[in-house]
Amino acid sequence: MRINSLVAQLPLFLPNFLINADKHMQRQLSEQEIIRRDNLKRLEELGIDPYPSATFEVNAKVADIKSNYKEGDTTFAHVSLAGRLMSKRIMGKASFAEIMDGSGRIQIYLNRDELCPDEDKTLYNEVFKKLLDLGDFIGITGHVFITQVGEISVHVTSLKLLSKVLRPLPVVKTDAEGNVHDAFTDPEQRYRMRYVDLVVNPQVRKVFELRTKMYNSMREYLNEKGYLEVETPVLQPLYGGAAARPFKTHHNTLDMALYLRIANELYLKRLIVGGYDGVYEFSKDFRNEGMSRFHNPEFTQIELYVAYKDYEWMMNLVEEMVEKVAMDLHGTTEVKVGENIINFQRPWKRYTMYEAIQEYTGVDISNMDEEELKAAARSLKVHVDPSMGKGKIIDEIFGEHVEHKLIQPTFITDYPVEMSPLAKKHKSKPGLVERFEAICNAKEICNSFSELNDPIDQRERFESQLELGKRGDEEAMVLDEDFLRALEYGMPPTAGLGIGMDRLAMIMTNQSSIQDVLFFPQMKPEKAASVKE
RNA sequence: GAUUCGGUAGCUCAGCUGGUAGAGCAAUACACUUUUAAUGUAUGGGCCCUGGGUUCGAAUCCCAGCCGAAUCACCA
Repeated sequence: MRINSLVAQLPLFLPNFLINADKHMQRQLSEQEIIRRDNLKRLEELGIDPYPSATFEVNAKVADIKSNYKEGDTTFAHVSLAGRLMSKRIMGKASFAEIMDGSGRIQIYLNRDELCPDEDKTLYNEVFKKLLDLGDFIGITGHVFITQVGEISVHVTSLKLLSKVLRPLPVVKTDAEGNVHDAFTDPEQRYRMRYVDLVVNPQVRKVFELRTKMYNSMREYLNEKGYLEVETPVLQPLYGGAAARPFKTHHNTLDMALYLRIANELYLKRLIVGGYDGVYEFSKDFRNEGMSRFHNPEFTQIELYVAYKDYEWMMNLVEEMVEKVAMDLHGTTEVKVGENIINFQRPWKRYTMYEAIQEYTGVDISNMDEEELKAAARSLKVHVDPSMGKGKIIDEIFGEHVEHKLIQPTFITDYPVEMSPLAKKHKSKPGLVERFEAICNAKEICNSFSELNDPIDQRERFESQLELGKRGDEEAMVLDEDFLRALEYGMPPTAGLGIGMDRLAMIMTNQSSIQDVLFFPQMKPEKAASVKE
C-alpha cells in the first residue's frame, strides 16, 4: 500500500527538475506550484484544454440565486454559472464545493454517478477530485436545491474547466459564527497584489464598488443639472490652479519641459470663457509631495465650474450632492466613519474662518496685521517661519487648532485673500475672499470659491504669488499668461468647486487609509520587480 | 524626512536567557453518496528579508541596508 502510493507519486515529482530548469523561470517554484503545473499537464494528457477559448454561457448570478430561490421553485431548474472554485469538501462518491462569481459564493453539490452516468468516471474521480485546484475557473450547469441543513446549493450535472490557476490563493475561511480565519491581511501584499486581495476579501471588493457608485451618483446629479463632463490636459507646459509641487517630465519631439497637472482649474475656467455654462471633470492630479495615509502622489478630484453663480450657491449644491451620495450609497444620510457617525443631512454648520478660530482658540484675529498674527500664532504654539505670509499663518492656526475638531460636515467660509489667489474678493469684507471649504471627519473634503474673473486683479495676485515664491514658498503659483489672456476675453461670474474624491471615498466607505480606496496605491518597487525597456 | 513596530511554509502566526525550525489552514495519499472552518489516518513542504559582524554555534545578539505598517512633519 505504502509502496504503491510512493510509486504513484513518482511521476508527479519527476518533471519537477525539468520545470525548475526552464530557462524562462526566474524563480524557484513552491511545492504547491509544482503540483499545480503537474495537474495542468495531466489535464492536457486527458485531452482537456486548461485555457479553452470557447465562451461559456452563463444564465445566472450567485447573488440572484441566493436572494430569489425558494424551495420547490423551478426558476432555477437549469442554471449555468461560472467562477472560481473556492473550496472542496470531498466525501467519497459525493462532494460539496463552492463556486465564486462576481456577485458572491454558492455551494455546489457533485455526485459521481450523476456527473458521470457512463462507465468512465474520470471527470469526477480525476478531474474534479484531483486535478482541479482551489482558485481554478470552472463553469457548471445544474439545478438549484436546498440541502438537508438548509443551504441553497447547485446540484451539478456538468462541469467544465475554464482556466487553470498556477499559484495557490490564500484560503480564507469563515465559520458559523462569522469569524474569519486565516484572513489575508498583510497590507503590503494586499496592495502589491490587489488582484489576490480582491479575490479573497469580498469586503475590499465592496469598497471599490461603493467608490464607483459614488462617481455614478455625482455624475448623475451633475448631468441632471445639465453640466458638461469634459477632459482637459494632464500634460501642461505650466502647472497651476493649486499650491503644490509638480512632477516634471520632458517631451522629446517638442524638446520642452511638461508638468503633470496639479489641478485642472485654469483649463476649466478657459472653457467657461469659451461659453459653456457649466463644466466638470473627474481628474487625476499629481503632486510631488509626501505620502501618507491621506496622500498618494496621484489622486482624483472632481472640479466643477458654473457660470453666473457664486460660492453661497455652490455651498448649497455641495450639501445637496453629498447628501445624495450618502443616500445612494447607504440609503441614509448617516455614515459610520471609525468611531463616529457622520450625518450628511442638510443644512451643514457654517462658520467663517475667523469665527471658527475664535470659537476654538478664543482669539479674535480678524483685525490683526502680519506681526500681530505672528505673535498670536506663537502664543497658540503654532510654528511660523519667515517665508509665511499672512494667509499661510492663518491657515496654520486653523489647521492646528480647529480642523481636527470638525467631525460633522462643516463649511468654513471667507478666507484671507493671501491664501486664495484665484478667488474673488469678498463683496463686503475687505481682505477676504468668497471661498469655502467643507471639513468632515477632520479633513477637508472640498474647496470652492467665487472665481476671480477680474484679469487685472488676477495678474496682481499672480505677481504676489511670485513674491512668495521668491521668499522660499515652493508651492507658490506661477504666472500663466495664457490664462490671463483668456480672462481678458471675459469670464462671467462663476462659482468653482473641487472635491477630493479619494478623501470622500474614504469617508463614504469607512476606510482609514487612502491606499484602501485606491486599487493600486503608489508603493516602492519590489526588490524582484524588473522593468523591461 | 524623523520615531516606534514588524518581515519565519502558499496564508495566518508561534519560536523564552543563542544549540541550523513548529502549529492551524492549504498541499499530497487513503477512506467516506447531503457536508459546510466537513471528518479520520498518514505524508511532504523553509535562501527564517538581504549583507556583514560576535560566537565552537545565530531565525534569535550587534551593525548596515531593503521593504512595509503606525505616528509625526509638508500637502488634498
